[in-house]
Formats: sequence, structure tokens, C-alpha cells
Amino acid sequence: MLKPLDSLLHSELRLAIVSILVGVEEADFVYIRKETGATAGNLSVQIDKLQKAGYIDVEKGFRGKMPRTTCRLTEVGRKAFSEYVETLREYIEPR
Amino acid sequence: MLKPLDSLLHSELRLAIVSILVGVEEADFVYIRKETGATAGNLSVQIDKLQKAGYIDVEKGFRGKMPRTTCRLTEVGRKAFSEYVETLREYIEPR
DNA sequence: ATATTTGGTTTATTTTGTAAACTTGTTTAT
DNA sequence: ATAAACAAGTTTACAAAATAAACCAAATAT
Repeated sequence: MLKPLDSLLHSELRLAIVSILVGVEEADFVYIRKETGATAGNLSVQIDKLQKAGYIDVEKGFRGKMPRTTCRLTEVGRKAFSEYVETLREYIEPR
Repeated sequence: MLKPLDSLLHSELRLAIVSILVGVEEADFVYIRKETGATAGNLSVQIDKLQKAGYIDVEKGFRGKMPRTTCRLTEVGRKAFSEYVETLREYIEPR
């Protein structure tokens, strides 16, 4: 019986967000938006879900006078991601 | 910019179904059900979607007197799966 | 004969994803 | 100085998807 996948991570946009964050100390809303091609609304919602799950930390500040939302992966998120990847391999690697 | 994932395959159950089928000539409804732990209703619906997309062939016959639904991956499905996996690697492999 | 099990399908509900519309404030043009 | 356009998000309403409950037909067990 196949192990279930973490459904929070098994979503194209949320996976993309986390995938960006694993490789970098932090990334802001605008950058993630450009990198993923997501609409602002969708991105906002999905960032929220990741935050509420404790997978990412979200910090609201300013760059000059403009608002700026910075995200970074938490340890919980990092672990969840690596477990997700491990489980996923059972699905995509030849058996 | 990350490539989009084939949304038909990016579904836990459908991915599990195809994942089973890549490794084997054919598999029947009951076997897939046991292997995935899915409910019969859900499995029926998802098999339908994969068939309508041309990813799998579905053959209805009998084993003795009992109905038997056999699935096998088509070439289209095999190709879609391998492309999906390739794209997915961009998400889950360190960059 | 009838109750239960097998192998599914259909339909209704819930959950999820997504984009359009809105908010708040800033910069630029007039 | 005022208006128009832009930036960075958030909220909300809608569409799509997943899931399970209810159902059906035939076979087997009691």
C-alpha cells in the first residue's frame, strides 16, 4: 500500500513556493510571484496556508515605503518537504 | 519560471494508479483498489478520467462469472507520466 | 428463499484552487 | 494640488476536483 502524500505540499503552487524557499534563505512575495507566474490572489491564499501549517514564516515589512512580504522556510517545513519528496519517490521511481 | 505540472497526473490517486501501471503489463480494479486503499467510488471516477484522457485503456470482461475491469497504460499515458516526472524533478531536486 | 458479498457506478457533498474585485498606499503626470 | 496610474497585497465569490455515501446487478453463502 502506497504511503499517502502530504496534501498541503501536493499542490502545484504550494510545492513551487516551498521548492523556491528550500534553495534560498528567504524570498519575497513579488519574487515568488514572478518565479511561479501565479496571480497575486492565489499566491496570497497559498502562502497563508503554508504559514498556518507552520511550514513557512512570513514577515511583513517595508522596502523603502512600499510594503514587503518576506517568506522563509521553517524547520518544520523543511522536514515536511523532505518527507514529501521521499514519499513521492515511491510513486515516480521504477519499482 | 517553473514549468506547469500535468494536472491530470498531479493528483494523489491518479498518480498512484499510473504509478502502479507503469510497472506492470496490466492491473485490475480490485488490485488497484487494494494497492491504493482508495474507495471504489473514487477509484471508478479517477480511472474514468485517465481513460477519457487516453492515458489508460480499460477493458471490461469477466473472471469466471464475476465482472472484471482491467487497466493498462497507453503509450500516451506512459509518455505523459515520464514528462510529468521530469517536470516534477525541477520542483523537488535541489537547485 | 433471502441475506451477504463482490464489483463496480452514480450522485451529492465537501474541499480545494483560482481569479476577479477590492483595499491601501505610492508614484507620476497634469 | 489633484487626478490618474501603479504596487503590493487581501478578500470574496466562483469553478473545479476529490471524496464518500448511496445505489445497482449479479453471485455466493446461509
